[in-house]
Amino acid sequence: MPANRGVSVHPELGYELVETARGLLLLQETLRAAAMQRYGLEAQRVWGPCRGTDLEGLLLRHPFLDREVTVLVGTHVTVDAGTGLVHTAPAHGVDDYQIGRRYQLPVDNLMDDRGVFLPEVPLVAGLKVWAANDVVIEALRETGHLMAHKPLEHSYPHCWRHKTPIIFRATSQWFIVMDGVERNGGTLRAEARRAVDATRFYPAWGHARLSAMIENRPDWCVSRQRVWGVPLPFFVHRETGVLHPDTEHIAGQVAEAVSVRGIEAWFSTPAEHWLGADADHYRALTDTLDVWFDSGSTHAAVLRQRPELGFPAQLYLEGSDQHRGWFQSSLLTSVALHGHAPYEALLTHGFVVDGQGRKMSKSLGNVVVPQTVMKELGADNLRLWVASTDYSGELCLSREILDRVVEAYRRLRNTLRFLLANLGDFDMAHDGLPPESWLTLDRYALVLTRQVDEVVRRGYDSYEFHGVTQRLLTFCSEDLGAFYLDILKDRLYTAPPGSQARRAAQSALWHITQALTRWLAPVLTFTAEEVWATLQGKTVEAASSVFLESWHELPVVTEEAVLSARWDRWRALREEVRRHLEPLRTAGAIGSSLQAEVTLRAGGEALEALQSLGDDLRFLLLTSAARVEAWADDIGRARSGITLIEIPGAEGNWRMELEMVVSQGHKCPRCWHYREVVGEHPDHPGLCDRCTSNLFGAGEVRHHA
RNA sequence: UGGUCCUUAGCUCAGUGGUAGAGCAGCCGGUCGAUAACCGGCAGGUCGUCCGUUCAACCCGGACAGGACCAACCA
Repeated sequence: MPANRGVSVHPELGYELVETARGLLLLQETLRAAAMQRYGLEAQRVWGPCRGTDLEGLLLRHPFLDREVTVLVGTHVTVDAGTGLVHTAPAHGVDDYQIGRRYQLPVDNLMDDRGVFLPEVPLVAGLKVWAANDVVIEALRETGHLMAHKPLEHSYPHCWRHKTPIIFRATSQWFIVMDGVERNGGTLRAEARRAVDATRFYPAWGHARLSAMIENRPDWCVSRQRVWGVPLPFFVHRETGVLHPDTEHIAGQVAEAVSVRGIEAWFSTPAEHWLGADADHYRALTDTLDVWFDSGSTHAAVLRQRPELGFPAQLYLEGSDQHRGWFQSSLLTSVALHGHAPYEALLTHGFVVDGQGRKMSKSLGNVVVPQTVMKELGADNLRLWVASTDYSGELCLSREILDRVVEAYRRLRNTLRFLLANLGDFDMAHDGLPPESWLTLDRYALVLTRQVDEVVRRGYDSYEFHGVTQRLLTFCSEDLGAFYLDILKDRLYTAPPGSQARRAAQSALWHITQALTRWLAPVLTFTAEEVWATLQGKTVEAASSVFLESWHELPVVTEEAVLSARWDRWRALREEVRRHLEPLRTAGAIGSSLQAEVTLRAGGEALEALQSLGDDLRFLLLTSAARVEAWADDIGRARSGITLIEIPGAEGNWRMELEMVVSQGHKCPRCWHYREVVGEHPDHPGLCDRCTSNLFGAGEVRHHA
């Protein structure tokens, strides 16, 4: 009230003059009833309504000061509560300040920094603002202006730290102009706009967000009334408040001194040193610089100072809240200095929230601490969680989510373990074979690996790590575990150790291991280092690091398209056959698929292709026998025990008949296939024909699987 | 209140204007030479809600709800 300079009404709302026992009251029409009830008065007569604009400029007497104030018109007036007539003190609050400017009202700063009214203020001089409240109310009561008095609780800005209500005061500030000054063919805002357009954003919507902020931001207020921080080395004239004419030069000198002697160079140097004879007429500002200016200057203080760093930076990375903060202050300072952004690209991430998408807070009890996760599950799992998450939005974190992450880790780790185990007797330099000497399945595995390689590289290049981990997981589960490695076990465990069939498999596995370990290294760093050391037959301490490597360059397979198309088909065939094996298993007829024998009947292209596989077909299907026959004339007619299957592929579906029977052979203890035992070797009567050959003869020959 | 964005199976994520996909989890089974593993099968979603555009929408437009971040307001 001591700072009151006006009363605001809404231009479009209706106002009424109400006759009461206490005289005439001006009230907003929709609020009249509530107000009268609050005052305990009856409306004896009502005039109006008139519009708010009609009241503009009316002079009102201040309730206890010898002052006339004006009725103002502003759209910030609402009818939520009160009378529709708003007390306005331009020194206290944004709305009041702005409307005060429009009407050129004086801004009365009647309160000092401690919240105490200045000595010259009538009625409340020397009182703290809270104590003054009672005095003001009492004064209103005494002069007969108090209509009602009721304590009211409503949300009001509070100090985030002390939780005490904040008093708004109008204060002089320093601004960096966004639109007023042109140079290089544009204002700071225009240049900033161009710099935003020249920046790459991850994710792309960051562009819209930063653009909008540049568009909407007001002039940059860079002064803060704080005792710590970087000082604004400004001197203002004691009478006029005008900046010293030599400010730019002085600021340069101060900066120079501070860079040599530290911040004390400013605080401990008397004004005479900077201003000479002018010192008596000027006072030094005590304001500090906006802290965003500090952090926004890292491109000057760090990037441009350290020889190992470049400017502009390839990437600035921060939480999405920094569009308003660091990203923007860095942009504006750099644009002002150099005309371009201090970064080539911006990457932002969201914030960690719980499983339900709620922000973590102590009161909700849903906080998951990274340190705890590290301690319990290890850094690799924590990183894997981050890398599995689409961090462009919120990052959900909960017990269940971590459980899933650990499952994924186990899968990746186990795959590596299998690969390492099967490379134990393999030395690429001595035992390695070129892809031309591999079986077609091995070459196909290489093709699959190359496909993953492409996805992984692209994913890392664009910082989309969750795509990478997702793909690597399916690679390990589907391509390797459920397909390639599943088939490969027979060859790895039963072919002669140094045979071409086995060395070919190991050569492919070697390339896969090389690629996989490097793909995983950025995420599973410890695990990858262990794998890398194991591959060298050394301890992690003695071995060279995987982080000294680049991506593995996989060999190129000739006629990749043909090979790939053919094996896509075989893979589909395998899945189809295994699915149809399931009823036999459920019926208890077989356990392992090796207990089954399969006959496929087809014609034309399909028949030729199947025949080309030869005996390798049974290794593909993981059955003990797989026969191929040309279809008879009655093909396609339902017969018991025979299923018609369709195998999709690039050249269209292939139809074939599938017949499955339980093998009548005996299980070979070495290769587990069920065979008519040949027993050529007297010492090993139980061994099957090919095991005997592999052990004592020329060894089996394989071309495809 | 304004700005930017998110919402697809229990979880993490794909996805295309035209019958919804994967991995993991779940259930059932197999195997026992990746075993604090491995393999197979099955089940599971009115693609946040509502309204439009369209012959046809998870995919386009609008509104709403919930959530995240930023900025503001609270007489």
